[in-house]
Amino acid sequence: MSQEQQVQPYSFENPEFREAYRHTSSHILAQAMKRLYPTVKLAIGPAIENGFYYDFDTDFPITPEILEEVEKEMRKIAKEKLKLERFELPRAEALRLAEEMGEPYKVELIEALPEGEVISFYRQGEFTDLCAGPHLDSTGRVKGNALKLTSATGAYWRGDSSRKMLQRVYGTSFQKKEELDAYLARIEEAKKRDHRRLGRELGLFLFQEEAPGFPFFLPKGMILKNKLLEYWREVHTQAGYVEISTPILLDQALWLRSGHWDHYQDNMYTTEIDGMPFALKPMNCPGGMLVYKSEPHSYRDLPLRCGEIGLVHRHELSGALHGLMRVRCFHQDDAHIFMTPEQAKDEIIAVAKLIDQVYSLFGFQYHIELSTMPEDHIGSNEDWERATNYLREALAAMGKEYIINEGDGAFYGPKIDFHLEDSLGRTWQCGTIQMDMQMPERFGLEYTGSDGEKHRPVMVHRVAFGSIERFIGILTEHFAGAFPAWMAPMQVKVLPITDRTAAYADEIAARLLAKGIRVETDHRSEKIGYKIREAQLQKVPYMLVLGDKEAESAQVAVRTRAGVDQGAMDYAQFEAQLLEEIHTRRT
RNA sequence: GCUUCUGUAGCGCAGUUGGUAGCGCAACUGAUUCGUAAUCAGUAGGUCAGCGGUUCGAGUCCGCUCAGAAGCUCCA
Repeated sequence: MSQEQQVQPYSFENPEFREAYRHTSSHILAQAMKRLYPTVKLAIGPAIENGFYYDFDTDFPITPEILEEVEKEMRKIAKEKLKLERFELPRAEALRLAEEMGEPYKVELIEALPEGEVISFYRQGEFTDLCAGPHLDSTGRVKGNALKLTSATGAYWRGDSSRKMLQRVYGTSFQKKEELDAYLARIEEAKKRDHRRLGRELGLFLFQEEAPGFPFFLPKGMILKNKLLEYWREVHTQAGYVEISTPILLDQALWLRSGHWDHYQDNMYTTEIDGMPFALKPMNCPGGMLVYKSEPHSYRDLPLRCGEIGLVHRHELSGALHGLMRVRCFHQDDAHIFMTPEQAKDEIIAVAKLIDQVYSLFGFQYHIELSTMPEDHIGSNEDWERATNYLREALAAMGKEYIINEGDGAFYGPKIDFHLEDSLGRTWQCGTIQMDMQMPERFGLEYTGSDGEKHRPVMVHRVAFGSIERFIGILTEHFAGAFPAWMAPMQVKVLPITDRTAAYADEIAARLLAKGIRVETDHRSEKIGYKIREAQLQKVPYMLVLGDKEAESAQVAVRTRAGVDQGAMDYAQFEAQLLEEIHTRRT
């Protein structure tokens, strides 16, 4: 971490320069806040993707008006071309300086630094701030008209919800105004792909005030859901899974036994039946346990791959809700795999491959996280160690890259998570493979081994889509609502040009319908351009424009939603092409 | 849940210093039959999220509640 401010060349192409540029922007923000509001306490301000932020402790809310003022002051500081000087201090002196400056958060940050760490400060004019750097050599390098403060929100100090909430100011900063404008335009474009917006525009699903976090699926959304499930059943049947269904409302005693009551109660909806306490299932596993236990098992049955499209309810915090991405009730494409410990590694690999296969169909990029034992957990450290090792070994055997998410496992076991991105680059956990040695223990699961003795199986909980609702949200943003033909709510829109071709249009539509193709005919007395526009906005994959010419020659004029006029072709040819596209699930 | 912001017809928005609501699209009706992203005309549609307060008078000011957005925390 030496003289990074000297990096060449001065271009965003250079990641170090980019990092320094953002750090410096962040510090200019801190300096501007201090100038305008000397009483604010500084916390921390890292560079982040596409920008930076800084946390402040203020005794007033940072409103949009204040944000504007601060932005103006930042431009001023950039113009002043203040030299940034780095200096390092031994711990004791660093602490003294932070205390003198009256910055309690900085004091805490220094105290938290490991022994022997270099403690650096940067001085820019009258302003000094604790920071590891890197920084540019002058505030003048930051282009004032290419920086923008984008939002102000709250953020807990040190990410701890039991501590004080600070005011966080987010900003972004570029070398040229055109780059800033391009970035802001890109964000605007991405917002047009927002699944909440498309869900309304395309009539897929909706939310109502009467049911916060509980989605309503409309006919077109149901087609998406059902097509996904059709596909899911196909690949899972091939992979040797069977399917069950268990109740959503179960006796509290079951939840006590599974550990959910002690470790997941805050997220559970409860009720009473005939005076007895019941709870809506937040997970499918206990029901699956009861099914396994309902009959004796032999080692010959294992691995037993038991799938369930389970409807679960979880009381998520109101502020955490986000369209279909985080809801309070959703369907998991769950499965519980019961097996011998020796089978664990291969099964985990098989599941990871299955998930990869599913994601590849949609062209998704994903990243993997390995989440380890949380503080609040059941089971012994040895069990956790073994379970985590099964997951590690499987990942290693596949040569998969992954990051470790320390302490983020489920209360009953460690997990491998598959994360997908939404249109704004936020990532959402979808697939997960969870190793569980606790439920089999708690429920006393057994199988008879080849030695005639009773043994305890281990088990894996796994989902591929994760939440079907969330997956549909991701899919919607990924395809910007233009779903592949096989899952598109409407596949073909038949557009007669005049009433003269109405009968021919009906005939074509009937033939498509007979082949199981989802088709609609627009008989309104509108101009063809208008009908096309509507079908286009609804992102229907194919439009068949039918005029006198087509009717006479038994042809169809094909237009794709990409705006390509494919011209007239024989109906049979179109039908064959489309069926092929659908059956191969082409994207 | 927390911080900030938002809430006006199905959707997207106007509504100036408080004087009891408008525009575009959609819908409906009529005319139009027009070959690859918007034909014209007319009609209808709103307890201005809800409740309470200030005021002669509130969509506009204040309070509370609900819902939504961004972020934090949490998580599929």
